[in-house]
Amino acid sequence: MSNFSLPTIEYEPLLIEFKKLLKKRSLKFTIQREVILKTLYNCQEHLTPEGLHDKIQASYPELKVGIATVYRTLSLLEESGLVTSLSFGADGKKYELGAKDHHDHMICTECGQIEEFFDEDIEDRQEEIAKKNNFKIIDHSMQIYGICATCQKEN
Amino acid sequence: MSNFSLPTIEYEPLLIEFKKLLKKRSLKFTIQREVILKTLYNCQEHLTPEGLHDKIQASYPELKVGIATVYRTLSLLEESGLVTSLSFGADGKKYELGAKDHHDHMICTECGQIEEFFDEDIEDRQEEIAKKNNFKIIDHSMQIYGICATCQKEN
DNA sequence: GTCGCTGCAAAGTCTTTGCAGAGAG
DNA sequence: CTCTCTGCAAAGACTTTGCAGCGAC
Repeated sequence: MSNFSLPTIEYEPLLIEFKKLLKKRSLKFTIQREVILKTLYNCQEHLTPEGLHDKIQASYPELKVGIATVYRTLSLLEESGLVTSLSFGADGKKYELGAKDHHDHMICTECGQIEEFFDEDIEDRQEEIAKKNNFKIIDHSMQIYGICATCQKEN
Repeated sequence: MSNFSLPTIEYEPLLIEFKKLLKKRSLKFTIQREVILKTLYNCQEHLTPEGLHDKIQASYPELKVGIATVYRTLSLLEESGLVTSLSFGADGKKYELGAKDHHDHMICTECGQIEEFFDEDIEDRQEEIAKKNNFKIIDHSMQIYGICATCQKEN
């Protein structure tokens, strides 16, 4: 599947943007914050706070990053628009890097795998609907639930 | 806004369906289960388990319905397809009667109000996308986030 | 140095579970 | 009568907060 949207920016510019953002709000650039951003960047999956925490522990065993810091940083990143949170299904909130092109999600109910896609027609139609209803659109998201190609084969 | 979809069936048939369903699973028809279903039916809003519980307490002060029973019954109803759960935003899970026509949601980020809409073009397009990706579609949902007409006026 | 940040543990939410008595079939 | 339900309270899962010492600037 070639729909998966890779981050559209390199890590360096992302990091710079993050630092700029911190400065603007008189917040400090710390190793924990960098590690969290970097791990999110390197990971194509949609991660839960705990999943992210585990991944960090695995990649940087010498560094102690508390789960509370992961939550705090994710909130910060989400507020700033650098990451987006998804809350499908029962698995709780998942996060993904927001510095990608806009896209929607196709979620496999068998294996939990999330695939991304983008469709211009749907985007346009959403704009129209909002306009028609006098609704000032800020964001939108769409999910298709079903069984992915892989799981269909397995059954 | 005339988009809001009223339940497409009357209460009686719904109740009968519920009873049938209980019988099939050798479960019992209790006053608590009926009250929960009825309250959901009478309420146009999308309710959280706690909101539903409050509403029941207000409508049936003489009847003690525990919050645990509300959770248990909502799970049962959801499993059976009689209600659907939504989990947008931070407000936790909300439930709505599933016995309505399919529709999507427009959520106001100011007041939390949820409006419903339906668009044939988007529905069709979703089918196409799923087919194109070899994805066996089971369900889908779409949300538009923004500021509703009322909140726009207030600012 | 100052002031924000961090890890830890404690406190909150929201949801689920265990249990003994109540009630439907 | 039997076997499921219910309310209650306790336990769980997930997230947030308070605090004292640490570290960026």
